[in-house]
Amino acid sequence: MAAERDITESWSRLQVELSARRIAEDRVDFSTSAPFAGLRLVGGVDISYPRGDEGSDTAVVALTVLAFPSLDVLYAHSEAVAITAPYIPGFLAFRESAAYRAAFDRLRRSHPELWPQVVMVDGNGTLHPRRFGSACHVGVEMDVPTIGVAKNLLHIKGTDADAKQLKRLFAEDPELQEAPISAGSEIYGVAVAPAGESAKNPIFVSPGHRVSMRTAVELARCCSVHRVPEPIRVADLRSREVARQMEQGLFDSEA
DNA sequence: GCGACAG
DNA sequence: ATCTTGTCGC
Repeated sequence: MAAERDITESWSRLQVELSARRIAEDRVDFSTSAPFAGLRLVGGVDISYPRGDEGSDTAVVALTVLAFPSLDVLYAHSEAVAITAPYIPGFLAFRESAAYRAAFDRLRRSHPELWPQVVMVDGNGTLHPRRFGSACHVGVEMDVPTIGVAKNLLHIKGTDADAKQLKRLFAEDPELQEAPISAGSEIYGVAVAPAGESAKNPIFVSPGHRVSMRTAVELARCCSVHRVPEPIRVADLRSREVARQMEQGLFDSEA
């Protein structure tokens, strides 16, 4: 059975269809200039997978809401979620978006006043083969402004970007702040120099929904104290912590 | 045919 | 994503 090829074709078509609903310009309720006046709440989401059984279909999703510009953590929730779809490069949203929706639903009913004005997603936005990565998918589905932030470069044919070259480029030139990733005149995303002094590898930023490329990059930088922007970094820490507890719990119950 | 590929 | 301790540096 050529199962994966079929599902991939189906998903690919769906991405193209949904991308028609993506808004590439800034359409948010705060200023998209310099200090981002009016921006108070920035969200972040991430998912961690407990180690162990390969067939494990349980993961931990975390959603955070930080105050801007203080970056104080106002909300951080994580919960176990069932993961059914496999991870296939270029189709991450089909594996994780349902979990994100569940997390947002919980926030909406428990702390509606903390609904974020923009959300950073652990993955890519337009830095994707069909310009519709996980951040775009989640943004369009929930009609929430999103920004994609990836720690590694997703290979896109036609693009001249190479992870190793970019890594060297940023390591050798401390002055370098950004490097666009494009194919011809089409810009997919931007490799951004890591915040802080210890990290050298860039992060890859691209707009998801209702945010421009420029705003996506600027906001990612304004929310960073370490390599990974705070909203996502905190979500990563929280989901990871719970994932470990789950491993421990499984171990104890089996003993 | 081999390589490369967010999490 | 995850498997993993120490270690170099501020």
